[in-house]
Amino acid sequence: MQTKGSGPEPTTPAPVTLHDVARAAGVSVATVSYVANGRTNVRLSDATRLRVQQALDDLGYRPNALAKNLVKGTSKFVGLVTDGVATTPFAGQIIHGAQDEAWRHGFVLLVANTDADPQVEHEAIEMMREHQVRGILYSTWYHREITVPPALDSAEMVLVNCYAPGSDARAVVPDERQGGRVATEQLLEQGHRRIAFLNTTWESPARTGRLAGYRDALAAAGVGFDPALVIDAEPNQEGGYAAYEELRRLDVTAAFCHNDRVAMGLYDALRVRGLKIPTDLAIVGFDNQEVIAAHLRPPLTTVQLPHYELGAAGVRILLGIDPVPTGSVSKLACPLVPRESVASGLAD
Amino acid sequence: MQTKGSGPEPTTPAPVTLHDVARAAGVSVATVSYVANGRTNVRLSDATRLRVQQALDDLGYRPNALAKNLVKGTSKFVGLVTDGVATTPFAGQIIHGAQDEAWRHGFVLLVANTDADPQVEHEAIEMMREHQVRGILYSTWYHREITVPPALDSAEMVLVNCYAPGSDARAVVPDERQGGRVATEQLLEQGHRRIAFLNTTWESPARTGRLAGYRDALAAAGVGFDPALVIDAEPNQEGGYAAYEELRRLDVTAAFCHNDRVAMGLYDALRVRGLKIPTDLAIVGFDNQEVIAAHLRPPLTTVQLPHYELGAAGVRILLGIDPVPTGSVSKLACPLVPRESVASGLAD
DNA sequence: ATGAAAGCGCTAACAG
DNA sequence: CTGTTAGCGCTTTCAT
Repeated sequence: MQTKGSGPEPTTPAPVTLHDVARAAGVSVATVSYVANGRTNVRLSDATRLRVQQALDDLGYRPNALAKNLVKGTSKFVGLVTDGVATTPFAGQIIHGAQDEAWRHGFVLLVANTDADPQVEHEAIEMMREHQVRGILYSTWYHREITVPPALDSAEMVLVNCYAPGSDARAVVPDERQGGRVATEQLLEQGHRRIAFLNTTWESPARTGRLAGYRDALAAAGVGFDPALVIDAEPNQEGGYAAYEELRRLDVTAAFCHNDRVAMGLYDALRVRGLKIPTDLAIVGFDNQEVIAAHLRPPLTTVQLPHYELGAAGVRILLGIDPVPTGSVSKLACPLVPRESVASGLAD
Repeated sequence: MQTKGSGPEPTTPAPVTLHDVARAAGVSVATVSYVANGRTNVRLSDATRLRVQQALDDLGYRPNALAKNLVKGTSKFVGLVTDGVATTPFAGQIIHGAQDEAWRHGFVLLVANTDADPQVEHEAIEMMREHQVRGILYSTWYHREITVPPALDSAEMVLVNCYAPGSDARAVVPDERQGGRVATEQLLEQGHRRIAFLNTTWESPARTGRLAGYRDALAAAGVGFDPALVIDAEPNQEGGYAAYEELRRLDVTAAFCHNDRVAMGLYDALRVRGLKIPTDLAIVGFDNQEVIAAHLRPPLTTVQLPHYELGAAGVRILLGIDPVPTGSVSKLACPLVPRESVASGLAD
């Protein structure tokens, strides 16, 4: 309220309403509403239309979205509840993709980070529903199986970067298998035949999917699968560094690492031995973690998780723009990001 | 609507309203409103209170936040418009901090990534205002000077990770100078006296602030400032690697790097020469970019940018929880994250 | 102790 | 062509 009170009133100035404009233009609120919304199916004289528009501009009218949504019964909100994508370096792209796509369709993104706390998760979802969100994106910071939180029952929603086997929820996840395949193919194309795979020790879709892709590529190239070439490694620098001990005894010319961090550790191990990449060993990573991959020496060829697209696709499915059947889980391709850790000429 | 219509109605089931509950409990909506909001200052018989509560639970009543906010005239939204914090690895913590803090006070976070496009920025702000946000946080992905977008005029807002010299906007930024000081002190405490500073070439508060901090620490320790020890380096791995050429001629025992990436490059340069950290050279970085700092060999001692706190503090200022005067720019401390790239015993 | 009623700002029939 | 009116779901005096 902009009374002349001397108190420091930090509230926003004057919310000018349809009513104000109507009075100023000497017309009814309905008329103002029409021109404010640019409705052409209503017939208005150019004269009034102009006069109203003038008043609209003069007073600096801004519609109250709350009121608008109330009457329409549905808001322009899309909720995103995450267990920590905001916390994670590259998974933040899920937010980015969701926000961009939502925006593109006139929707605003409501985000809630739950840090995987079921209580917070529950409240976040309730609250979004109270705000009449059009739907909710439920996402995880790494690709995994989940069980849909009860609060999401009978809510319009789609799972992002996770999936729930039992449920009929629609989901969108990265295509780990295709990613594993494209990584391996890259090595195969350079003539490598004995390719080690430093797989993660964590049970996950990434672990099984990428392995399957690795085998797909091998099979397609007519190269036999040798289980001995699959090495368990902790999914971080230390894991990659340690794995070298095992890898050296394998007589391989290339290694496909579960992620960029493992690759980074492997780089270290090779450097200590004075070995060169890609001549002594060609390497491909996974994740395309910018800060690592693009700046390792040599820059790391890797595969990218489609986080941005995951968020965007989730919104598209939610809004019904990409129609997919109930229970479907869409897999998004993981593109190869070629750099210099795999020779461009024939290796070996 | 759950009519028996055969069409696929993906809309949420049945929005049960106050009215529904009132009828079910045989009371008026006012009464229901009272108990739904747990108002104790209104006197209601325990009997009705219980009966209404029962109906509330039975029907699974969920208030419509839109309607609630409409009548109260203000929403429970806080907007966050960023030029790309969602895009950046660690700056995503600004979102996280803002979201957590907003949540703590019953507010929801509306995010909009503008990718620094003024047009998008304008629309994002307008739209947030239409949604009657309580206030807007305007943030940048790296600490810098900005000019406040006109759309923000006369809006409740605070600048996060950026500041606008001319304006009377409140801002909250990292204390670069203190960060530079604490980093240098760490080296000084270990007995180092000739400490190189690999400063960034980018003109920025980080560049000038950290240098000032470096000098502060030197002065406090009675060590003379030698301009020759300040080396320009591109703020990435390549910059750190290249800077070694200059650094080797300097006869220093330690180096303070503008950021972790530069430190990473420097690690590489040292390794190539067979030099050891911290014995041959002690190193401290800046940013605490987890994926690098914690996993370098040895792990990197660094200074952390308080992104999470920046977001949280921004919200607190916005909501008036942390009262600060108009035009003030609060500086948040950058804590030291000690690891192993600085010896624990006396070096040199 | 409880209910009726007046809006919040806006949209959408329905009248004229 | 334009104005009147009835709500959207909820809060809040003011009666009773």
